[in-house]
Amino acid sequence: MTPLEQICQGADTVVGRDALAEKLSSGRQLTVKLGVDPTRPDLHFGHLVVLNKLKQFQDLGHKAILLIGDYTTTIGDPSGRSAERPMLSKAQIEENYGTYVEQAFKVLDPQKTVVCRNGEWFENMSFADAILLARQMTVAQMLERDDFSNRYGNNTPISIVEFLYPLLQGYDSIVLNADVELGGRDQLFNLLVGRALQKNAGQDEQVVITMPLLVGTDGAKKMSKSYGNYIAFNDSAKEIFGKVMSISDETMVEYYRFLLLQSDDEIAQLRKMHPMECKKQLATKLCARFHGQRAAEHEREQFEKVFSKNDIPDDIPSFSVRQLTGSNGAQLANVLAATGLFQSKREIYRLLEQGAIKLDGEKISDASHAVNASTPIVVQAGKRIFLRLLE
RNA sequence: GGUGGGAUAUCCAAGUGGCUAAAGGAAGCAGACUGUAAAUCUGUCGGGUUUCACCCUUCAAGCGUUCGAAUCGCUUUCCCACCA
Repeated sequence: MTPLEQICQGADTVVGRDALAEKLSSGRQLTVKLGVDPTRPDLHFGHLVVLNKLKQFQDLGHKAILLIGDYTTTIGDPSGRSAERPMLSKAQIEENYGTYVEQAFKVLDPQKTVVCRNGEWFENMSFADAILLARQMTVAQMLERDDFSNRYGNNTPISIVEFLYPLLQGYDSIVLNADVELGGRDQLFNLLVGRALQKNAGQDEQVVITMPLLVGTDGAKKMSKSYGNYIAFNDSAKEIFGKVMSISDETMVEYYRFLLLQSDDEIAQLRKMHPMECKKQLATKLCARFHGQRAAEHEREQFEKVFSKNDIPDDIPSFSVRQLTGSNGAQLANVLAATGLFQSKREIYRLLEQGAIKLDGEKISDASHAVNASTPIVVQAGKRIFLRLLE
């Protein structure tokens, strides 16, 4: 595969493909920019898609710039939004900044990555300069953008500041003199603004590469923290494995394609396997990427033990009945409530009613069932909650 | 500045004096079926207790009218549109 093919693989859109071909074959080290806003403390697999792409450039010897939008975050990117983003405090942003970089380095090579933040230049920008920047775009151009025009049409507010966001992002490209900028599909507009601004500034227009948005674990919406359908870099091995196993078969194919960068041929091969096995392999590989091969295999074993053989996992929390309730014989509902593993006591009653609670494999629906854990009892509540009761 | 509209539980959204812890979706959770997939069906879905019952808190906030308020009145806060 040529570098060009490699770079374009999996991409959603490439604007300036010819220029890209030229740049790649020039032998020059290209400046490749990826901007992330530290809005949340965690990176998730959605970010992985685009980080993978940046890594490819890095592996080809180009200069990867991870631009942290600490300044732009105070505005809030309107992309793909149906409402304005809430403002983040400076301290919050600062905190997220640190964890972002640390997590991004789970994918990128820290030695070869340039990290910078756009506060470096925006904090000292004068208002006059800002006005000059704002002059370069018209309201009509801004409204071309889908999310803006939808919001405008639906009477949802659009703040003037939100119009500024793409301009700032574009300005970043001028400062960095970016050859290429990467982003998710929803970033297309912002990235194109960068091209326009660079052109006005007499620079070469950056090549814009957008990556598809990864669908979340629900298989419906894009992966996003706010939808709660994400898998985070910082999730435990168990969480990563479990979450991957719960995705749908179609979603699994996407994950193979965008997270493990499998080609269509490779995916066709994978499809011959039983989807269950195929998914276990996916989960193991993704798990290994963040927690190492050993942990990943351990999770696979645990998974098979619990869900295929209906066994109980090795590592489950233990509670002493005596410590929980002050006596060594107590009513089941009270004991469970005292573990703190359940939302409320009502919740426990509901689970009992619905036959979701098993003691040593035996279904119990009586809330006042006397628990006397003279020998340890294993409690299972629903599919996922396990605990052991001791005297 | 003027006029009109709005704020309901995780989200969307009904509800204009008692039968409302609040219709209907969606998400979630549980059960059946399975491959912890999808689809489907069923149940559940504010909290507490001595749980087939009782009690407490909730419909932006505060005050008021009333035997009784998410529903009526006043004040406040926030939001939106239209006209300037």
